[in-house]
Amino acid sequence: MSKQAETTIHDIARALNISASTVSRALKDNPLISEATRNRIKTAATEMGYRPNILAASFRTKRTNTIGVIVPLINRHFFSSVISGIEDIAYKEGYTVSISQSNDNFEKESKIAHTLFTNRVDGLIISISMETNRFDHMKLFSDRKIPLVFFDRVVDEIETDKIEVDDFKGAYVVTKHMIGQGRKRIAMIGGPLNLKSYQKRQAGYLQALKEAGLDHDKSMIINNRLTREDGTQAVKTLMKNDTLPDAIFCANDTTALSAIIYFKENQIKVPEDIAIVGFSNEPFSEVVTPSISTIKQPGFEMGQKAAELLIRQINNKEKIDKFEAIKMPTELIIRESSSIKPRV
Amino acid sequence: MSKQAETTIHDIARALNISASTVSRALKDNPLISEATRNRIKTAATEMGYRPNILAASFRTKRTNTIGVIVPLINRHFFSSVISGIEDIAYKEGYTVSISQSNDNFEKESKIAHTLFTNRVDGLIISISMETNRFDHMKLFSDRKIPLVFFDRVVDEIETDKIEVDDFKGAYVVTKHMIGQGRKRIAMIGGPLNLKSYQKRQAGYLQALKEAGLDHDKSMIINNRLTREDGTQAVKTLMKNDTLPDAIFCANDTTALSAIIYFKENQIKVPEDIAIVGFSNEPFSEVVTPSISTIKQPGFEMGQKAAELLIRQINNKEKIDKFEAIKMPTELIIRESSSIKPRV
DNA sequence: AAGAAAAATGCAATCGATTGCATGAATTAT
DNA sequence: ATAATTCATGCAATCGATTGCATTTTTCTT
Repeated sequence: MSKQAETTIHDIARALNISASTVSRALKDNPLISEATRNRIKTAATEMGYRPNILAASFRTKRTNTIGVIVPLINRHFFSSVISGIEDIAYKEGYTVSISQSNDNFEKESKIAHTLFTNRVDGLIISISMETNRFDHMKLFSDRKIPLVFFDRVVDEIETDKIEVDDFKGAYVVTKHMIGQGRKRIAMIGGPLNLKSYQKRQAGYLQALKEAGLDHDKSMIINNRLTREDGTQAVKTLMKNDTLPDAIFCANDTTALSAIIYFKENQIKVPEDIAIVGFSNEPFSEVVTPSISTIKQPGFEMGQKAAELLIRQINNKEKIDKFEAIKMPTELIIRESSSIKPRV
Repeated sequence: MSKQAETTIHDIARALNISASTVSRALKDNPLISEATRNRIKTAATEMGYRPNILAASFRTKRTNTIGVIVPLINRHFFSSVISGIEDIAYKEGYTVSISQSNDNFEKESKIAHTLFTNRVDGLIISISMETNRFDHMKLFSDRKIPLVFFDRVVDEIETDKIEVDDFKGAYVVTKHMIGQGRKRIAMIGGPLNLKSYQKRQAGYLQALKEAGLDHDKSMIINNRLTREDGTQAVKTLMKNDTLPDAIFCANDTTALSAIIYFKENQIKVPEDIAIVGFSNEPFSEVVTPSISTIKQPGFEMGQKAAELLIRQINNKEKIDKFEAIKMPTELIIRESSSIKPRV
């Protein structure tokens, strides 16, 4: 009764008294097959409740039509925007997207990469974890010319398509903005320097200071993993300095939030006493009081671009000699936490 | 040169002058194979850089070792917690997790479900979209006894394992809390009533009102899709009523935020003039001013449980006669937006 | 030591779709 | 009308791992 036997192309072939190859071709709209038989076959297929066995096809063709995506945390607004962008393109092109999160943990990232590799995804889009400074798990892909695209946190050591935000310029603009508001002692809470994007943010900050002729003694820069707790710690440390800062550039919104909350608790006025700017435009940065000035990154567009580049690689296997290195523009969003005359 | 020929079990068999079946069994730690040969085989496999062809295996065994997950938005804290919980268990059990988001859109949800079905995931964990009120795409799974688990937004019409938050009790407790604070005219912003969880929240709210002998004329309840804009609209409408509310129970934190912001802009004091409570404990609810009282849902644990139930179904194919219907406890978190004496 | 039981290995079919090559059918050119 | 093309279809091998059953080898009994 419930034999549940799935219909195969052979069943269709038998029913129509033709060969399985013809059925296969017809279902794939292969022009070799006449329109008449193609229609007969398609009708029969629907009637018989045929569903292609993707596993068999993948096995045979060695393509899975699946794109792997690894991000540090799907929970972050920026990353989930990127994912939406990837999905947008991938779905249109008939790819399935398999998303995983590394939790900014190298071991997990590596394990996921191996799994995706073993599962033979057609390509991988990744923003590496904060801890990652070995790249064997990426070479797994690049060595075998499996399509690979880095975004946001890219890897210099591996040659492939890369999409970054213009971190340098973003940080530079932020710092100039604070300088323009008359701030003289601008501190920074930065991320781990093994990641290029955090290096760049730091460099942009330093460049702006330098151009303005402001000094930046080392005690005004603190690098950590940019969690809420890290942020609070960093602010405390900064406020123990001999020369107190009158502004802080935070390399993400989370630590900017830490600062806001810390100062609120300690009756220090933001932005009057100290200006704060973040990076990434997390949704909360708009709704806290004071709202946080920040840098907006075009996540969705980056995702789209990443998917496009990856699919280009997939379609041109072995024929790509020149990879793209794209820098996406950022946008400074000025909110209450850094404007002398706060806007309501 | 770069023939790139992947080594197969046959290559190993040839090299060791044994049969492919033995190799296959040895690599799977089948006890039929003696330890000696098993070791020989495993060593050879490593030396020859063998990697199993999962596609071939999946094809043969009809199992993909992949779990599909569909959520409305990966971006929401609750859902990403659930996903982390699912991953936690799934990885330990050797499953890959394939995550997709429906964007609360029925068409997309349906399309994703079909894709996962065609890709033959071993099972599906889903929280349905706000728009979903037809379930053909779910019957696709349930009819063929493909393991299926609903969480959070479950479907009554389909018999399978279900994990819910105790929405009724959560809403009941919230409402009692506001009543306890002396509120008399408690309004509600609710979600679409085709979803059971929103029905339950509404019922819990009504029950608490009833027990307290408070009336609730219909104009004090507004149902919508609970976006930021919906929330603002709803608050505006509520404030045009003849009898103004002195408290609002919002069915999610997003609309609670809308209310907070609206009142702030209109110089109405929260909680003094009006109390606000949300639902879900989104991260921002802790950091806005005033911070938002809300209901905390055990997302991670729900995800773990969902994965456990799904894997149980996978392992007991066709032998499950009784499904679980789990209700997870919630916790009321009282913050500034609803406490008469705000705590700092 | 011979037979029985247990352990280890091999044989060969199978999963379902794809595809290069061969063959048959229909159409066109001469 | 016949040969030459073009168009449609079929044959059969193939992808790599798995597994029921058969066979061989080893170990154990008595």
